[in-house]
Amino acid sequence: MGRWQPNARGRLEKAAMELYAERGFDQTPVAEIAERAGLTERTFFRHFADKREVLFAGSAQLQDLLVEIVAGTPASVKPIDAVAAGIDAIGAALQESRGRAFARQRQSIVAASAELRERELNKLSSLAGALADTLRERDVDDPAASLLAEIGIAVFRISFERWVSAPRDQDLRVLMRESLDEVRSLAADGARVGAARSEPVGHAA
Amino acid sequence: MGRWQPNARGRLEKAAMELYAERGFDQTPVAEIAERAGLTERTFFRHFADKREVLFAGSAQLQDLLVEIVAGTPASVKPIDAVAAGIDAIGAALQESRGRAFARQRQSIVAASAELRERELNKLSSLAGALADTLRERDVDDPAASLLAEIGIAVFRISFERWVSAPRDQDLRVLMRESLDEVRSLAADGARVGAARSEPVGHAA
DNA sequence: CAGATCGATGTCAGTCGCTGTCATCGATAC
DNA sequence: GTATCGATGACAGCGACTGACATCGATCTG
Repeated sequence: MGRWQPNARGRLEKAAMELYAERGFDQTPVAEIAERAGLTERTFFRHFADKREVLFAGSAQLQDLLVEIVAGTPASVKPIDAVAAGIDAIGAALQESRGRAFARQRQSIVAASAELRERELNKLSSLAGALADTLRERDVDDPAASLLAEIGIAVFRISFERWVSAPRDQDLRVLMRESLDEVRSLAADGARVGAARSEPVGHAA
Repeated sequence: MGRWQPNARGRLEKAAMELYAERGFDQTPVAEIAERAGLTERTFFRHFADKREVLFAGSAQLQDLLVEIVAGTPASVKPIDAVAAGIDAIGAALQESRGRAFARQRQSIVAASAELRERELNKLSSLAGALADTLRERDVDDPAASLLAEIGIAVFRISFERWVSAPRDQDLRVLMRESLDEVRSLAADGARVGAARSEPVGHAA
């Protein structure tokens, strides 16, 4: 019955993932997570701001990595390629650190809970915000910086979802490159055709 | 002290916006909103799923409008232009229904609360999901449908933020068209240059 | 080695978001 | 007029989260 058992935080994370997977996020009281970790509810809230946050411990490092890579890219590299390098790096990190099996389980937990999905969106938005800031430091003006950041994170997110839900294992980084190329061709497809777009397409409902 | 006063829901929305603006979202107990509206806390939760939802009443109609416009666009229109038409429509609706002053106040309330920001991201994600579904019905394959939807919503969101925070009034629809053009040129900027992108740019940290 | 110190944990009480249940009210239909 | 039905009120209760204070374990100091 140790106070002072090592790695309280890690034990809480592990217990939370297990219980969220077994019984669902909504059906898991924090007290039970703490109990399984040999701690009290109060201690849980000293380590994590709320019940959701325990599943997003790694997101800060991911953000640091993204910023570091993009900021470290030579100024001669086009912004969109700097973004590509950044998401490539976090994709590689995700793939190598915990592997796809872990990502799959975690994703199934998140997908099963509205609150967790909401929090995940929040983390991705934070990622986009940090990416936009980094681009602005590279003298990319707004709204280009914000748009590029959002596009980069969208590519990351959609590729990640395809990666975890695919029937067989693929390379996440390849999926991301394919998606980014898709973005390029979509934008090219939609290039202005004469003055066609000076009036919005469609109809007034 | 009527039960049966008309428009309970609208009174709750109004009371909530006032109190969130006056004292902040976190410092406003639901009981107080209900009291100002001449109702009880229990009734609040019959009208709104939670304390945040009261600020997002209009988002469902916005989503319906977006879907309607995109689905109603002729099949000959390029997907990205159908998306452009959709966000143009919801931009117009936002501008005309309540006006910029309302949008500004609402945005300042949302921006001041982490929980409300999170919920807003959730609504925008739902918008993107519905947009992607609509594109798939137009035979746009994945991941193009998802990517286009995310890009469209990103353009909408960023333009909206610029619109509400600009020093003087501008046309939201013009801002959105400018942002979308920016996306096109960003993607064009980053077009493949020979085999340059077969190796990712940047470095391994 | 005794005592001071400090960070991590436990304990307890309390607020607030949110829900289930049942009673009650007000309008409408008959 | 009364039967019916949807909207509201009243109340009890759970669980997330917080503040305040006590306690424990390790480390530092002399």
